[in-house]
Amino acid sequence: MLSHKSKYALKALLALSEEYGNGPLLIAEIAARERIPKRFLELILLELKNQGVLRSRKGKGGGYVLNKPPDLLSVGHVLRMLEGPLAPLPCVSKTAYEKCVECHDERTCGIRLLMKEVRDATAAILDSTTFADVINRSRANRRGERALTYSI
Amino acid sequence: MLSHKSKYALKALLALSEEYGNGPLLIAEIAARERIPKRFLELILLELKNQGVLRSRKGKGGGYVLNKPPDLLSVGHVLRMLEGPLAPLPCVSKTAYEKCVECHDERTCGIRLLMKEVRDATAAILDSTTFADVINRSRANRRGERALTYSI
DNA sequence: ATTTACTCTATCGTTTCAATAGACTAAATC
DNA sequence: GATTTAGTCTATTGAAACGATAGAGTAAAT
Repeated sequence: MLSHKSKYALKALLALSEEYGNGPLLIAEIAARERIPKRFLELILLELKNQGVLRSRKGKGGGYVLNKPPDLLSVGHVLRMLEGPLAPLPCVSKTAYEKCVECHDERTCGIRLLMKEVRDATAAILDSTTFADVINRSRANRRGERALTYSI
Repeated sequence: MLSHKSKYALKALLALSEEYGNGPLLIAEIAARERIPKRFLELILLELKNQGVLRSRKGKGGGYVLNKPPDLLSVGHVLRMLEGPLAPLPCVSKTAYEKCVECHDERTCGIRLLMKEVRDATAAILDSTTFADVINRSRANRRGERALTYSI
């Protein structure tokens, strides 16, 4: 399960992606739009800024902006930043590999082979999906729903 | 990431699956074989017993036994028991659905659509894999390794 | 100078994690 | 039926993470 923090982060980044090119967004604006506790969101955006995902400007006309276009920012990248490795076990992580101290033989450990499958499936989805993709799929879905509604 | 508890549980169940049909296994025996802290393993096996996955017998010749054959016990079933839903967000869980309080429109939420994909991929793997499968794949892998070694 | 808005540090109550400990109880065996 | 073997149950513990909340501070426009 994702933490609330990560979920909020994804929603905030999605809002910032939708607004990309239209100048900065206020924390307060994002908090209101996505119904996220404002003070908590501040911390989250600050962390994303320190990690290089966001840029900010203080004072009037300030706010937060994506540091690069939404089609160059993958969900997997952000989640690894906030939650750590996508892998269910450290011994199958590509980005944060660690040996299981109790394991006799990693190469033939059945649990490991299975968890590697899970990791690969998860990473395939999350690393190939950018925030631009998320927006597009959401829009496609909205259109689909409307079409469905009209067709009744 | 799985907790140590879950990892230990899977390894213990794997040991019990390998021994299925050969009478009960002692906690101490499993702990030694899989290098799991014995006292911690007691708690884990007790929980698995209370959940109906294991059966135990006290006294001499006692120990733990799987409650049903390893080809009828899926990894997904066990993990849900110990870790809760496989889904990254409660709003995409099939077994423990919950609405996100802050969400405006669940049907078009892009984050949700993406996480549903992840959930489905994960569940497809873990629900279709039994402990018998894990053993078989591990054995196949061992044979493969040996063959590879010989072929050099 | 003043307002606006982000920045940083600290704190807090709760829960989970990963064990550890000890007393207890059931079941074989001798 | 005493004794050993081995699982059962409750409690505790220390550390860390979770999910905020609070307040003082600082940079940048107007």
